[in-house]
Amino acid sequence: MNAYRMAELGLLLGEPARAAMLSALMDGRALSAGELAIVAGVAPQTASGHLARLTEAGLLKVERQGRHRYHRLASADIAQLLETFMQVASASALPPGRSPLIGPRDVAMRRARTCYDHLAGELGVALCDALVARGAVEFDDGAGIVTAAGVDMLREAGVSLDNAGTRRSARPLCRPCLDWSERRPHLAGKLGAALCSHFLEQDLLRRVEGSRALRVTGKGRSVLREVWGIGAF
Amino acid sequence: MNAYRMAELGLLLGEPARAAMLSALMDGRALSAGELAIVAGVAPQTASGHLARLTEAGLLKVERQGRHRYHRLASADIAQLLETFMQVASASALPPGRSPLIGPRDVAMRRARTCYDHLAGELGVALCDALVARGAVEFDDGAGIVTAAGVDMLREAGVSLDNAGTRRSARPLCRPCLDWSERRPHLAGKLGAALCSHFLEQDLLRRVEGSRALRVTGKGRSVLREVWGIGAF
DNA sequence: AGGAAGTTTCGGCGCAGCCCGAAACGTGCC
DNA sequence: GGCACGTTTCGGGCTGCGCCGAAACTTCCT
Repeated sequence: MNAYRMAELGLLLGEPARAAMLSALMDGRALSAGELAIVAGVAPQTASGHLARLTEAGLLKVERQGRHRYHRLASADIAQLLETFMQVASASALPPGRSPLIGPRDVAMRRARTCYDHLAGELGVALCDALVARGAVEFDDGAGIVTAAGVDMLREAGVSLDNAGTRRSARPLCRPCLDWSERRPHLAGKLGAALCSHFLEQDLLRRVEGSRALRVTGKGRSVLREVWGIGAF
Repeated sequence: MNAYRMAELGLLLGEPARAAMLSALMDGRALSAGELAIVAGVAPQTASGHLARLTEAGLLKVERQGRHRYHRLASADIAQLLETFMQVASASALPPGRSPLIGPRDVAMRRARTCYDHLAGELGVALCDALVARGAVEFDDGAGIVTAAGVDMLREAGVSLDNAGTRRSARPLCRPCLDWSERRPHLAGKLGAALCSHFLEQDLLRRVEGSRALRVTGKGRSVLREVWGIGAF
């Protein structure tokens, strides 16, 4: 019976300190053990033990760089598991009342953030809605497709989707990701990743130091309004 | 910070007894508290406590029927979380060596089983491969699409996909689900559910009592070969 | 009503796991 | 080399949680 394997994984995620570290790593970047200790609110020794366990289980991988050891999520699969996890966790029973702990950082996170390799939060959902409204993307049944019109629109906006080498399908597909703060789908998959890197490269969005949150630049604000038809940012 | 919520959910799944119960409920049917106690290998009182916690957290819902209380997964979302969970759990670190515990029941499970509302195991993967090989379905980037030829083929085989009322897209989409035993995708989503119920209704497959495993009937064996081009069952 | 079966509540036992202080190890800087 | 910093290992204290025995409660059957 593989219930033991499930339970092992559950125990790994079922510790506030470890959950906080994994949550912090969900933007796909690598953090040092010390930084993660601060994030988790525990002493460095404790964090070290947790990180060793997570790494041994294959959830994290480490890169040694001088006297630092940088930890990152082992793969996009892990990030997707965590996404699903957070979605269900935030949807299930609210009563415990941990919610009052919403600080300014959470506000920025809800506004716009990265979700491993794509955009989430109000901005991510708004972008997704805009593309659906313009007929560039269609969603159904936990899957999405980019229409012919959508391909043109994206190319025109400067977003390249040509990773043709790995693609078998004639039509570009994409994956929706249910947003844990908005409880509505946003764009994930290759399209989501392409949009996110495009926005960052063009300096329309900037990462907020030490957080998954994103800040819309002045240039970004006008591009969002004029190119993508999103006015509230 | 919502790491606490994540941790709460993780702890819920991080108990062998609870994991075993949830795993047993993944076929979407309802089981009584006593049955679940046996599955989990604990006393009825212990199971009762676990079930109360799972229900309170919104993972399960109960239906009272006489002196029995039937428990089932609260939603398809929960089933999907568990799928993802099992996939990562079986993919991560093998060393612990729990694997030798593979019994005859596991063999049947690997052969063919339900995955909440669709087919999984060798049969599920073979069916998926067959549809891809015939150009009925295309997969990429964690999403899938049924081609025009596929729609015809399915209609001809007697599988109806017309839940048009809830569908926004012009083309039927479907969702892939990574199989934890085969480590390859199979058909989930509406198409997967439609195929599964079709196979059961036509008596091509039968549920094995008290298990998620499925048995291929004689009729099913020939239909699989002649209609779907799958010979090994 | 009386009995049986299924389920839940209560109480106490025992183990597992988290946490931190202290100290060792490895690495970079002066 | 010597020092400082980041990280890991070891040991002990503490808490929390799962487990089951006993008993109450509900529902069905005769």
